[in-house]
Amino acid sequence: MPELPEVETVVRGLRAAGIEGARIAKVLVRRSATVLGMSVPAFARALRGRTVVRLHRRAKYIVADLDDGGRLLIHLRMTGQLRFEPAGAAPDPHDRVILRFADGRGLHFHDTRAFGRVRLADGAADLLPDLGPEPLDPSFTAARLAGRLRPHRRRIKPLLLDQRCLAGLGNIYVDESLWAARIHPERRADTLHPAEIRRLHAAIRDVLRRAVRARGTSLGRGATNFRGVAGKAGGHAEALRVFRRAGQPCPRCGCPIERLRVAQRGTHVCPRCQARASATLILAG
DNA sequence: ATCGCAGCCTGTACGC
DNA sequence: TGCGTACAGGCTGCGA
Repeated sequence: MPELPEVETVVRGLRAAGIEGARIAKVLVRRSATVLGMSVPAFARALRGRTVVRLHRRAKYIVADLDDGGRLLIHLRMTGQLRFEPAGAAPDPHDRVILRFADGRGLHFHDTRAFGRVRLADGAADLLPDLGPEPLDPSFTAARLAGRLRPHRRRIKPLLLDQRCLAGLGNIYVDESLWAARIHPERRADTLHPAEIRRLHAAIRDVLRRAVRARGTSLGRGATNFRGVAGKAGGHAEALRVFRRAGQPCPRCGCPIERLRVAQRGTHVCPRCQARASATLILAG
């Protein structure tokens, strides 16, 4: 499941493949529901002839700035993959949208579960204004995280998954970050102490940076698994401490990892390192 | 404000 | 081996 590190890996792969400066010659939409916000003909018409000026990432969105000031947004959701195929390559049944470039190559948006979406945005408008801060941005400090968490009485895990609070985290990296910070996923956000928030802030950034360096996390071997632009799997699965490791020993204390359900999401914790109540509450009780 | 749930999808993992 | 079923999860929208 592409989260921030996987999307960042795809963006870097697309840049390395020379997407910046490439002109879109033809647009093929093979599944109309994948296109949001306008009709398929309008989408194809608006993109044809455009040149990708710059490619970047915001949260889990891939953003292509176009030479007419517009922006193409791509969200991979669960199983989306972007692959360059040579001229004349036959489309796969799961290719939802294909952008053919002037040099003949096709950028294939492959998405088995078809949750992924593309849409055109007005370049003048604020880009995705409802999203929270980028956790790897230098301006994202522990104090900023504290300010985002403090107003909420929600449990910390669903809050961290909420892209309006903080952008880019998904199920894998939330579980990994909470384990690293020794915080239980069901702790109420407004009960976290300053020291816990500092640990969480450091953990989120450390986990994400390591995952980006490893080119993302690929779990399993199926067609739904994450792949980069060149078809390569990410190397971060081996570095996971708790995610999908139920029953295996916690790398910190040896206690078996447990799997629970928090806000309808599979959730992995060390029951010893991640106490439900904070240490001071235990002492106070 | 926050929660749980349904829905969108289909490959994969599991039980029998 | 093969069948059926549950599950996985990012995100949205709904009602409680």
